[in-house]
Amino acid sequence: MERSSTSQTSGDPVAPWRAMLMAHSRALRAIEADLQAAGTIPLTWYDVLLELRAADGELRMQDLGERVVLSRTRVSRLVDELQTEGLVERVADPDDGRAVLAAITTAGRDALRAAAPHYLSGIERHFTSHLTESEQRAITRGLTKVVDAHQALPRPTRTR
Amino acid sequence: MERSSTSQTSGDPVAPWRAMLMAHSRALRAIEADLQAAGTIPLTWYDVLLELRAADGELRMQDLGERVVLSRTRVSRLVDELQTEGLVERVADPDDGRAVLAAITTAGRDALRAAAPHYLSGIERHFTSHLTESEQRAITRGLTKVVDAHQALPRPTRTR
DNA sequence: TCAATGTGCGTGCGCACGCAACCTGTTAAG
DNA sequence: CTTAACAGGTTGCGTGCGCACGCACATTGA
Repeated sequence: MERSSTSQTSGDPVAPWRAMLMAHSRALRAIEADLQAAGTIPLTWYDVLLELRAADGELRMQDLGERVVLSRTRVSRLVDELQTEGLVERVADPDDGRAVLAAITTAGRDALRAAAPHYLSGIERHFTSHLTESEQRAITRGLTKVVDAHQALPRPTRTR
Repeated sequence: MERSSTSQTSGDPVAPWRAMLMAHSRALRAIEADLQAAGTIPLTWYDVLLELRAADGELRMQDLGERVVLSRTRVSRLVDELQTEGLVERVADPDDGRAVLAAITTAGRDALRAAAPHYLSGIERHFTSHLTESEQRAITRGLTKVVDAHQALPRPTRTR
């Protein structure tokens, strides 16, 4: 308890925010470092492959970007990389000539399977294990509400 | 509830992690957008000034970096920018000729004061307001534990 | 059939960030 | 006093990322 500037919990709307920023930064860095040390695919690749597999193996670029919380731009380049490695393919959408489907390949599924244990243990070790069951629930529920609220309000407009 | 891949809360150590990643991304973006629209100083500047003020007005570069969760490199450049704007000054540390103190100026304090309401309301509106009191407490407590754990363990070593 | 407008992706560019190398000043060894 | 190790800061460079823009296809209305 060396922190003097912030009081503690209630009353200060900044406290949970700061806590999240810090935890995000530290845990993410630690997990990524572990993964790199283990020689697995990078975290962004993992996320992309995971979402792809969860969605019957293919997804339009835009939808993919939304799920992995990355800009379409970034997704496009990520798919470039994954495609180079043969982990995904670009497939023309039969229903819409403009759209492109990113489709996970067999090699992609293999890579995902191989990486999964490292990711799970990393998240567990660097993040979840430090939380009680009820904290986990509160975090999941609360932060999900935050996310949902933002999906509904892309443009705030009113400052009040 | 269109999400089909992730079950819900307990049993899945990934759920709180994913929730945090999403909430972080969305809320941060929203807050930054608001601030930019309001014409205030950027978030990183705010954080730096805030920590400086909280620490009697001055801090060594390294310590500053640790508080704002940024590399020393980045802090050095941030202080460059702030110095250019006259919001901080670099002062030689009287106790150690190698060290440099970043010191907040009067203009810096003014800028901080001017920006504060925007930041507080942004955090409140885009983040904290979506959480119940108990969720706020759980998040602050839980994530603080995560942060503390990482400060203690820069090198995990053991995979188990 | 053929404009006019909308939608989905890809690319040029610039910003934020960290790592590794470097410079300077401090401390320890001889 | 000299030299070696070391700690604090800054700079060169590469990487990850998003925005603004343009192209290709789709959809609508005449």
